[in-house]
Amino acid sequence: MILQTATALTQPDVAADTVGHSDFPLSCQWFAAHQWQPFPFQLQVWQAVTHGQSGMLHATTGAGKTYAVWMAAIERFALKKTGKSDPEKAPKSARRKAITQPLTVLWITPMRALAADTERALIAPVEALNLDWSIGLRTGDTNSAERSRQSKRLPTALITTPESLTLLLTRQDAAETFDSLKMVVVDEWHELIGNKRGVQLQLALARLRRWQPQLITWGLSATLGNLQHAMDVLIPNASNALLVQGKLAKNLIIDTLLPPGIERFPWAGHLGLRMLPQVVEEIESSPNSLIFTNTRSQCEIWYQALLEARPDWAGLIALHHGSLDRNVREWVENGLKEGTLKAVVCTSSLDLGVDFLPVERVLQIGSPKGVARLMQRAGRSGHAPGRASRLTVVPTHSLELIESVAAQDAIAARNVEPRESPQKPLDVLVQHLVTIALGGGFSADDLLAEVRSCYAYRQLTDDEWHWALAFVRHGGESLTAYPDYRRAIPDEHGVWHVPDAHLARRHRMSVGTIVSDASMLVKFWAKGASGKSLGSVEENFIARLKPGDHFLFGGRLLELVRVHEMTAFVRKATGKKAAVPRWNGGRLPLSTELANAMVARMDSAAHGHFDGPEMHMIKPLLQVQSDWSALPTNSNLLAECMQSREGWHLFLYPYAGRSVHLGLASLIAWRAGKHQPNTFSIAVNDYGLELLSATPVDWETMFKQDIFSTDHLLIDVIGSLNAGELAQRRFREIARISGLVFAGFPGAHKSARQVQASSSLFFDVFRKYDPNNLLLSQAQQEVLQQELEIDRLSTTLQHLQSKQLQLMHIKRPTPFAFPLLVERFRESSSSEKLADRIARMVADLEKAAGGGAYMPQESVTQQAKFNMQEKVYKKRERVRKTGLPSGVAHSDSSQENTTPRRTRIIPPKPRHGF
DNA sequence: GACCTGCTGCGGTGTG
Repeated sequence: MILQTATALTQPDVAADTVGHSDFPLSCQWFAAHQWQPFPFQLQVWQAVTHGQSGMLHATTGAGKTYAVWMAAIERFALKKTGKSDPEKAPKSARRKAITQPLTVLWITPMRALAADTERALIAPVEALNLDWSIGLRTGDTNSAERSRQSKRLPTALITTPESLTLLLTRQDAAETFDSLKMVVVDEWHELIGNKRGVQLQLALARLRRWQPQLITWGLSATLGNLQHAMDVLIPNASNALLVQGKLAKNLIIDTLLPPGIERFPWAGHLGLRMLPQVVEEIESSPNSLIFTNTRSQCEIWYQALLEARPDWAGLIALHHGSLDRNVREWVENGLKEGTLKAVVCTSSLDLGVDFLPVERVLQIGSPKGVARLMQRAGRSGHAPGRASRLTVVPTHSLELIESVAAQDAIAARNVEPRESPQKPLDVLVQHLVTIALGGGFSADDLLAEVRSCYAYRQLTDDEWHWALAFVRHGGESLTAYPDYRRAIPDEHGVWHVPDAHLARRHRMSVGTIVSDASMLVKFWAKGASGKSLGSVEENFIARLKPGDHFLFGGRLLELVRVHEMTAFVRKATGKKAAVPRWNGGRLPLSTELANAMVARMDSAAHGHFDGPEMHMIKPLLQVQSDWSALPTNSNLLAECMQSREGWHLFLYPYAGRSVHLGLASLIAWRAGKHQPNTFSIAVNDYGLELLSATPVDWETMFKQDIFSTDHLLIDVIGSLNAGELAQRRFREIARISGLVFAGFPGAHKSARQVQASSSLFFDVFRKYDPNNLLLSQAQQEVLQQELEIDRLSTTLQHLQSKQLQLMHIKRPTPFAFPLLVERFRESSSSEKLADRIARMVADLEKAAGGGAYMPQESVTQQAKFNMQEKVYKKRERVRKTGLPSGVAHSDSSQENTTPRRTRIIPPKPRHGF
């Protein structure tokens, strides 16, 4: 059932009109007096909860979701059960109150900071109504005094994280602990549903429901495309559940910061420093701003650039990203909360968890990559009911003008990305088995039914289940000799337990599904001793520096003093020039929703429609594209062929995001190579792909054949890409989650490289001696699903088949082709050659465009030089590492979790019969 | 002196 509610009510009389003032429950009256008039959707939630119904509440950030559910919980469980509040007594802090009411409500948030904020929010009404409820917080930050208090008895409402909940399930007395639980609330469910953390939570909730079949479950979500699925995953038998959409008349304004002129605006590039003066102006004109960047190094660079432009802002602006030390980050968050900071440059680290912050202005530097992300970030401003949220996109190259306007279209049409639950990840299941074996033990049949009640495991086969049991019993076929892998064993009654206290401890220390990268701590070195911690950087970045070298980190210029035990000690440095660390993060491909909106804009441009200032501005560039070649449309697939000194180029623009393009390019190269032996170089970006061959290819004929066929897709993709190597990288995470590899005691600083080495060892051993190990196939599945987006590739292929091919022979690279050329050059083998090449290309382009009209890329040459250096470094590293004992396959940690930017493919020689 | 792609999130032990 879907209920759609009307516009927000800000006038008290309207609210009273709608919900009936006299029917106000006590808790609602409290809200009426202290907070605001309830929105209709809040009352819907209230009605459902007081009738014992589960459901999901979807509304924009800042709409009051937390209070909607909380006041309902109070009404149902505090006021009805324990009688009226007692206004005579002096209120006592609910945080320290003696526990008279047992654990009733469990509140789960994906972040510690959010948990702390939530605690503050929940306490207020409990104290004001003077309920005999106690509120408590349980995360990794909870101190030992509070922990021991909680180990005796949990508070009435416990706020926690998925990981901490799982840890509670490892308690021997878990069943009694949750005996009195009545309701679970999962906050920011959209953040969890699509990943393994969400699966871990699904398993934990199934456990709680076994003990409490009547458990009321509520999910809170924002910015999600597939609400029904999200509810189905959270609540089994969701047909009885209620989906409430709080439709607020929230104004979401997305606009674009236009460059002064399109003529000198780059065709490629990602930093966007060209826009610095305009951005400074925007920051100036507003009391406080958040400036989102897409990567951590970009964040550092922009912070520095802003300071250089406005030295008087020192102390007024700050930066925030995931590699900075927690203290630094908390300082920044507090500065935002208190309004003492004028601007913060950040990454997604501030997407969530900064509720109740007074931010006026949000800027997004570079591509937003997805609709949901942009909405989420826009929601950081005007974070209160009735106030407009505004976000301004700052393009870093010309085509991002279209991306920005496309994002506005997608938001207007509410085309938000869906998120799907992963399908039966066995590493998470294996971890869960040990968790439950610890938490009182299990009998196999009962637990199987419970596990299958989770959406992610609803199709778990008997074979898979027995494999998982065998795996926790003796580590599968190849590890039976090792006692460390006998983690759970059935007793004579068939109840599985963990046989060994040592293994139990190790398991508790490995709970969770987040696997971190290899990194090194950065600390100050003062007077011969270790000082304040600043954060962490990639091992391999530090390895490239020698003592005395300067680098930029956390907004400071630092000098490397020494490296000792996985810590880089630094001191403050002076000067101007420094290296900026590059972290290896995940890659965010352009989402389907945003890409489709872009193609739609391109299509209308091809038909002569240029609506809005962005399209108007980019018109001359699209004119060049269409003069030299053509524009892609909804019905046409644009392909461009070009001959250069390098060979024969094919450019194709499917607009399907970089990971699909990588798979697609490899596939085309592979299939083309079957018809005609050839060697291809590949380059991809979010908009298209390039195939470069040494000999000409008759693409026209080739496209008429089965090159876009979805037949044998899996086989061809696995064959064309080195899927085995990709799977090995994936396996590191699986090995950690499934408990094969122990990351060591906290603070022991076992190198993540060691973890990598041992997981590679397991990978090889399994492949040799236990090829049916299901964790191997899981690794391959994950590569196909997540890194290559095989489903999206398949739909892209179908889509391409239905399109009319428009093959253009071009004389020079078009505005669309140019960024792809640059992408490939970035790893060119000779920087001198590259410098010449770029210069020549720019000159050619300018000539072609009628004199000095286009400047495609800023500082490509220096960039190439740096890459060159890195390449030499990596090569040296590889040589150094060949000293490893044979049999221990090694994979460079800098390469983890990344798909190759460029692959050279040499397809197989045609076999007989072809 | 170089110089610039790739995000985020959690958790845990030891014992006189």
